[in-house]
Amino acid sequence: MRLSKRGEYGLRAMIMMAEPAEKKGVHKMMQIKEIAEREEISPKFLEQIMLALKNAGLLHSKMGVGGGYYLARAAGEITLGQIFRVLDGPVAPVKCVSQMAYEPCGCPDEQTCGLRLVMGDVRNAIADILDHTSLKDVIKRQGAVRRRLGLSKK
Amino acid sequence: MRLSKRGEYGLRAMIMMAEPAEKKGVHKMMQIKEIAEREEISPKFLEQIMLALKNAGLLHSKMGVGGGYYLARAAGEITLGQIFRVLDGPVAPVKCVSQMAYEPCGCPDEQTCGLRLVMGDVRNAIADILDHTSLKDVIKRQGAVRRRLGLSKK
DNA sequence: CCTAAAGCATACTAATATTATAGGATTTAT
DNA sequence: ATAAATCCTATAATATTAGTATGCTTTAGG
Repeated sequence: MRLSKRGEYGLRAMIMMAEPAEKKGVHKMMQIKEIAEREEISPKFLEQIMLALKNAGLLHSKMGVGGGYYLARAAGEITLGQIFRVLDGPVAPVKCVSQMAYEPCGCPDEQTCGLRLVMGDVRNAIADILDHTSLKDVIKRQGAVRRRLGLSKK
Repeated sequence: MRLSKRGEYGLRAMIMMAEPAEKKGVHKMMQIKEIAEREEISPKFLEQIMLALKNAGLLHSKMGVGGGYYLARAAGEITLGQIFRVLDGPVAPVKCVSQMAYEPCGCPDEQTCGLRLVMGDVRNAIADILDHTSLKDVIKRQGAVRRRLGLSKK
């Protein structure tokens, strides 16, 4: 049940972009170089990830000097589930309970397969969280923790 | 977020063993050969899986002619979470929210990392399901579905 | 218009993990 | 003694992951 590095980096990048997007407007741009430095990850690897997010319609970009990426929609309108699926594929632990990529998984009787029933619950539990958590929610939550710890960013 | 074949086969085998265990007593034995045939999986692969479950204390075995495996405890006392962890490792999507295998995951500030907070929720949601679903629960649920569909096993 | 800075796109590689397969050792009922 | 079963470990084949490399395209600014 692991999140790939690809997914992790992509989610981190999107969360990082959401903060300025909320404060300074959605069109506030960020560059790969900057994000990669702050997260200490390979800029080239991140480039691929950002490109995938862009081609999936979650990011927009501007080419050329002074270019960069910005969120395609308000931070409240982009969920972690959307990002996750672009980078790591379906949320479901087994294909036979996947909404976005169903395939039979070879149990003798799928309808009454106990494992499938439970894994369906797991899928729903994960999807419930990821699909109902927007980038804005994450930012708010980070802020709440900071305040609670008295680290309130100055 | 995928369940490995190892995990899938192991969970299926344990669920399959739980039914006779409930009906005929925990010591009802089953052999690898039989399980592998019914699930249409490689007996040799299953052998490794069963051995792991045995070494983890979830199964007991009897060697030699007429031997086989049986549940180490009543079906109500073995959870899917226990089985899953033996075969697929920690439930957590990222190591920094793992209960059984914590490791820092390299965010600048772990305490206030938004991704970590959400992934913690995901971990808990998955663990809640798997740790509170016993083999007996699965059997009961399968039975309920069968009855509802009028397939009540005769 | 030239150049440098940025994204775009794809191919490739190295490392790791997964899914088995193989082969023998050990135990036990008959 | 034999055959049937588990035990145990090594190995192979394949797939996935994570990261590199290379060149192309677009654009701001001198």
